[in-house]
Amino acid sequence: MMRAMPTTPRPAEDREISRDRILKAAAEIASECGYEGTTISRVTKRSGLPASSVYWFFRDKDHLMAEVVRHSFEQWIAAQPRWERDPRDERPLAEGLRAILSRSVRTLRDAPDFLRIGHMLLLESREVEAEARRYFLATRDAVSNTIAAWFTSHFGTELQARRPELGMDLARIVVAATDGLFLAHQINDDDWDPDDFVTVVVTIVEQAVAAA
Amino acid sequence: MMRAMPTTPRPAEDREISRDRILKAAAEIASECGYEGTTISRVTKRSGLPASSVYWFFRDKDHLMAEVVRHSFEQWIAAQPRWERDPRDERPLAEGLRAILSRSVRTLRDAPDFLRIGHMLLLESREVEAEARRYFLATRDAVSNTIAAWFTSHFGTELQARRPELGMDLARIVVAATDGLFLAHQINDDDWDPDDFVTVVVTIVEQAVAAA
DNA sequence: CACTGACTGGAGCGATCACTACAGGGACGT
DNA sequence: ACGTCCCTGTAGTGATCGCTCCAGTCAGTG
Repeated sequence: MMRAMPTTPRPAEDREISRDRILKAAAEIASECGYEGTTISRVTKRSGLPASSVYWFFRDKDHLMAEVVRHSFEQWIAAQPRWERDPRDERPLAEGLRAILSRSVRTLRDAPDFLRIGHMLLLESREVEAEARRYFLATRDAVSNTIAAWFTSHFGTELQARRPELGMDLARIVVAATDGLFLAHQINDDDWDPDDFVTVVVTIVEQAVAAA
Repeated sequence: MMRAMPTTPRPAEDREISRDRILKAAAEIASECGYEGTTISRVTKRSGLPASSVYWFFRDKDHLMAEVVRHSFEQWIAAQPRWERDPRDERPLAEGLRAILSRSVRTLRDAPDFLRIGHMLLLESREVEAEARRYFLATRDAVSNTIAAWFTSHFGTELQARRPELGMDLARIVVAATDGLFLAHQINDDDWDPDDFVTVVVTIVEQAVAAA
């Protein structure tokens, strides 16, 4: 529980952030207990706000969960490095990739809620939480496309024409490898050195580009 | 619901497989709905057996879930290729790895319950289902060790002495990559060609061994 | 035929689920 | 001072949760 339930009414400055406190508590619980394990009772206990406040801000549990995914994504994307390429940047692909990835993997430890919740929604195949699940998938696709575009921007026009799908293939490898690293982190934080991970991914990409 | 609840008592041959029917139903539900979503009510509906039968075979929900993990693992491991090396096998490491992996990835589509449930237990960090979770982690470790031993058996004594951890590092890469492929499969079956995956993993391993 | 042991069917326990109704209380504009 | 609006606190809804109890029903045994 973040804070004891006060008997006196909450002051004004607290009220303004009540919605955020509910979202934060729900995100933590969802990342620990999954969708069905996120009960309103648990949210009220951790947020210190009553159930009536939860239902004041959110229509029902489904909408709360959808907002949790959206909110935790915003925090996650804010911590992510930009997959944008400065046209003046003349560094080789491998060097730029290493720079972005080593910043990216560090966010796995700091803001894991979004990925944890998202992965749970992927694994659970019920249709109930369709809204939250669809939002996560759309976000994931957007990230893949951004990474693919970043790769393609490094290719010459000849390679782009001959292997138009190469950028997306590489993006898929990066995403899948990040998923694997993230899962390993959930088991044991020290199980795998993130720098080793970056080296492995850069090596794959270099090989694939050289082969094409 | 697999079968209508009969008003007349069940014949003997059905009784003998009641435990398996409960396990099968629970595994399906757990793989769709997660740990908290696997309710006794859902299990009784899908298995066609009453709650009293569930509690006749299993002490409580935790033990049921632990048995589900153990049972689904047995089915999964039966479909897995053997990570054993015939000492007379003189094929290069890459060729043997490719043969094993291409059989291994094909099991992802056929018997996904074990991995789905296991990944959910990894993500959910509650202490409640400690037994099922611990069993999955132990199994995972055992598989990693087997793969690591397979790699090490391909190394010369000089390399084994100089880089004793190399086999385990490579095993971790294989496991993490498989996790990533599995997750991609959950989103879209046709998203990624398993043969591409095998090629990528073999390439990483070849690179890493060559560097060492 | 009686007896036993392995299940099943059904009723029901207290706790908790998602959710609602409603009476306020504090910060505001007037 | 007064009313309005936003939000909180409390009490409670019916449904479902995990789980228990126990009579009843079968196959097998003697």
